[in-house]
Amino acid sequence: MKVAELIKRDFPQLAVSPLLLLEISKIGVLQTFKKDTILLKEDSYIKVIPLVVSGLIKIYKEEENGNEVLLYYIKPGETCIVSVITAEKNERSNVKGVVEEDVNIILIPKNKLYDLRKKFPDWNLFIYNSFNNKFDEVVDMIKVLTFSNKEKRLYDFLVKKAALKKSNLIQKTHQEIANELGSSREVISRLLKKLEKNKKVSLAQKEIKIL
Amino acid sequence: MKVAELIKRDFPQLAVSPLLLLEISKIGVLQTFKKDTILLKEDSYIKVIPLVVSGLIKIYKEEENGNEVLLYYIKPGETCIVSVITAEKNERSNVKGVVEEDVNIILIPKNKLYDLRKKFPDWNLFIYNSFNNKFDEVVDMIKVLTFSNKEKRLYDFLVKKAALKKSNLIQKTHQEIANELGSSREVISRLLKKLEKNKKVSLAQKEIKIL
DNA sequence: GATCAGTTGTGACAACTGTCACAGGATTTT
DNA sequence: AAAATCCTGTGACAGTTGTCACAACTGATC
Repeated sequence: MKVAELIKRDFPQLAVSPLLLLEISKIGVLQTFKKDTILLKEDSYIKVIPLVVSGLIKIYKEEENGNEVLLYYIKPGETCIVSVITAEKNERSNVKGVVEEDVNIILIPKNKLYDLRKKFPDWNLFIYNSFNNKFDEVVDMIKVLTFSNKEKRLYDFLVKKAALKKSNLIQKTHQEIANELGSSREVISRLLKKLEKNKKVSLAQKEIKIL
Repeated sequence: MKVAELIKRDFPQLAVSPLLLLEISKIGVLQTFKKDTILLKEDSYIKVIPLVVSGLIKIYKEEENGNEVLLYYIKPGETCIVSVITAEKNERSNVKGVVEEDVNIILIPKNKLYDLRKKFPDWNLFIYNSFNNKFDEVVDMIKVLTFSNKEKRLYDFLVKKAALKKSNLIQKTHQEIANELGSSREVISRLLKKLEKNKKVSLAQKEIKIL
C-alpha cells in the first residue's frame, strides 16, 4: 500500500487537507520495526518524527537510578508528540520510546517540520490534538497516582492496554507490568490475585484475561 | 504601560517577530485579577486566552468527589496552554484556573487564535514551547509520585513555589498545602516537622521558610 | 484578659506498599 | 525425564500514609 493510502486510512485528522496529505506522502518513508526495538533514547537528538500506521509504541520516563514509568502508548493514527516538540526546540529527548507491538510507521525527517508547521495549518491542529490527548492521559495518571491505590492503578492499566490491543488477553509477566507501573513484582502478583478473587481478571502463565 | 511594552518586557519568546507583537497588542486587552479569583472552571468553554504579565495562576485538576491536585503554576511570560488547546478544539475545560497571586494578564479573544496560528509561525513556536515546559512539569510530577514519598514531594513543592515567588518565605497553611498536593493536613504537619528537624525548613504560623 | 476561630502538634491505629526469603509451578533445554 | 531457568505465590516485616481524636497554641475581637 502506498503511503498516501495509509495516511488516508489511519490519519483521518489529516484527511481534511489533501495538500498536506500529498506533502506527507512525498516526504514520508514507510518502515517496519520489531517488538522491543528502541526507537528513541533519552538524551539523543530527534532525527525523524514517526506517524504510527499499525502496531503500538510505548513511551517511558526514566529515573536516574534506572527505574522507569510508562507514560503512555502511541497507537495507529497518532504521532509522538514529544518528538515533534523536542525536535522543534532542537533539544534532546527526555523520554524513551520502545516498540510494544511490531509497528509500521511513516517517518518524516525532522527538517521538514518547519515547512509543515508554516505551510499547513492542518498540521498544527493535528499536533494540537495529539498534544491535548497525551496531556489528558498524563494528567489522568496524576489523578490516579494522587487519589487511588495501586490496585486501581493496575486495573486501569490493564483495561487501557486491553482496549488498545482490542483483546481482553494481555500477555505480560508480572515483572513486566511492575516495571511499567514503577512497582515491584510481588506487589503486582498480590494485587492480581486479589483482582482474580474479585472476578475482575483470570490468571495464567504470562497471561491475564480481563473479565 | 502599553500592552506592546509589556509584551516586549515579559514575552521574550514572542519578541522575535515584531509583527506578532503588534498583532497581540492590537487584539489583547490588559486586565487585573485579585488572589483567589477563579479564572477558569471545569466544564466551561474558553472565551479568552491569558498571557500572564505579572502574578501567578495555578492550574488544578479536580476529582469527581471534590478532591483536587495542583498541576502547575503559570508565571509571567507564559500562557495557559490547556486553554489554548482546549479552545482550538472547541471543547470544555477539564482543569480549573485560580489566581494564586494578584495578576495582570493580557486577554486574547478565542476567535483570534485561528489567525495567530495561521499567520504567525512564531505563535506556534511559542505554543510548542509552553506546551513542552508544562508537559515536562507534569511528567516530572509523575516521576516523583511514582518513585518518591510524600516528604520529597512536599519539599519539591516548597522549593518550586519559593523559586516562583522569588522568596524563601511561603505563606500558606498546612491545610492549603495538603489541598494542593492532594494529601491531608496531619500528614503535611508531620512531614513539615520532620523537615524542620532536619534543618530543611523553619516553621511559624502560616509561614514556611526554606533554609 | 476572656472568648473564639483558625491553625498546628501529636499519639494511636489501620491499610497499603516495598522488600526479603523462600517455596513451588511451568517451560525450555539438555 | 532431569536439570535449569523463568515465572508465580505467599508469609513476615518495616516504613509510609490517611484517619480519628484531642490537646495546645496564635491572633483577632469583644
